[in-house]
Amino acid sequence: MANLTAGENCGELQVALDIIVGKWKPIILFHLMENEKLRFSELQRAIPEITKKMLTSQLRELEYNDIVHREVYQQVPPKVEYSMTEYGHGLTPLLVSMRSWGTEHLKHLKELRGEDKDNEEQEGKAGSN
Amino acid sequence: MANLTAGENCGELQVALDIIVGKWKPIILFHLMENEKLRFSELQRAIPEITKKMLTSQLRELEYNDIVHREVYQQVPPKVEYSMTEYGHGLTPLLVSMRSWGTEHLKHLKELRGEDKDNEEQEGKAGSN
DNA sequence: TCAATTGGTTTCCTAAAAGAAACTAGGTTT
DNA sequence: AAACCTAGTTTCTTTTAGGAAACCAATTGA
Repeated sequence: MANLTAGENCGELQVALDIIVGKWKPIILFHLMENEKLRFSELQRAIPEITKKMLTSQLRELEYNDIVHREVYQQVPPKVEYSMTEYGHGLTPLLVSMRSWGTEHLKHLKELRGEDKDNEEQEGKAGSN
Repeated sequence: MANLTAGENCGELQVALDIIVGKWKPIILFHLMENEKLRFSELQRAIPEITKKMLTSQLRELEYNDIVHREVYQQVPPKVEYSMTEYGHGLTPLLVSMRSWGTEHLKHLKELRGEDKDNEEQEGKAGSN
C-alpha cells in the first residue's frame, strides 16, 4: 500500500545499487551496451586502467546477476565473449536516467557554487573549514 | 550527439551514484522523503544501527550536494532539523525507479535460481570448476 | 625447445570506508 | 555541585575495496 517505506523496502534499492556500484561496473556496462559483444581483451583495451583481476570480478558479478552473458569458445588461445543478456538490457533506461540526473546535478552544483555570488557573501564563512 | 558514450559520460553516472551510495544514504533519504522534517535524534532512532559519526557524515554530504537542508535552532540542548531541499525532491523519481528495479530484480533472480530446474541439469557442469 | 598467445587466478599490499567508544559544549534540572 | 540533555567531534580499530605483479594452462609458431 505505502508508496515510500524507508526501512523494509530500501534494501531493494540496495539490490539495484549493488549491480552498478563498483568502480568499474558502470563503464563496463556502457561499453557492453554500445557494443553487442566484446572479448575480455577488448574490454581491457577499452578500459586501460582496469586490472585483469577487477575486470574478471566485475564481469563475474554481472554474470551472476544475469546482466551479462559469458560465452566461452573452446579453443587455444582462449576466446571469451561478453555481451548484455536480454534481461540485462532492461537496466539501460535506469542507467541512462541516472546519467542524465548526474549531468543535471553537475550543472546545478556549478550554479550553486559559481553563479550565486550574493549568497556566498552571507554564507561564505561556513565553507572554508 | 551520441546517446551512449562509455568513456566520457559515465563519470556523470558516477556523480549520481556518489549521491546515493554509502551504506546509509538511501535509507536516510527515504526517511526524509516521507517525513518532511526530522531531528538528528529522530533519524538516529529511526535507523538504530547507524552511528552518530556515520549519520553526521552522510547528512553532511547530502547537504553539500543540496539534497538536504540543515536547520540549526540556537538553543540548548541543541536542536537540528533535517529536511529535503526543493531541489532534493527531484531525486525522488530516480530513487523510486531504482527501488522498483531492485524489487523486480529480486523476483527475477528467484525465478532464475529456483524455478528453472531444467536448465540446471544442462549447465550444471560449468559452475563447479 | 622455447617464446607467444589469451583469459584468467593467486598472493600480497595499500587505501578507503565504516564502526565503537570516549569526549565536548553549555545551558537545565536535581 | 553534579548529572543530564542534544548534536555532534575525535581517536582508534576493524573491515572492505582495490591494485600490482607473478603465476598458470594448452596449443601454435619460430
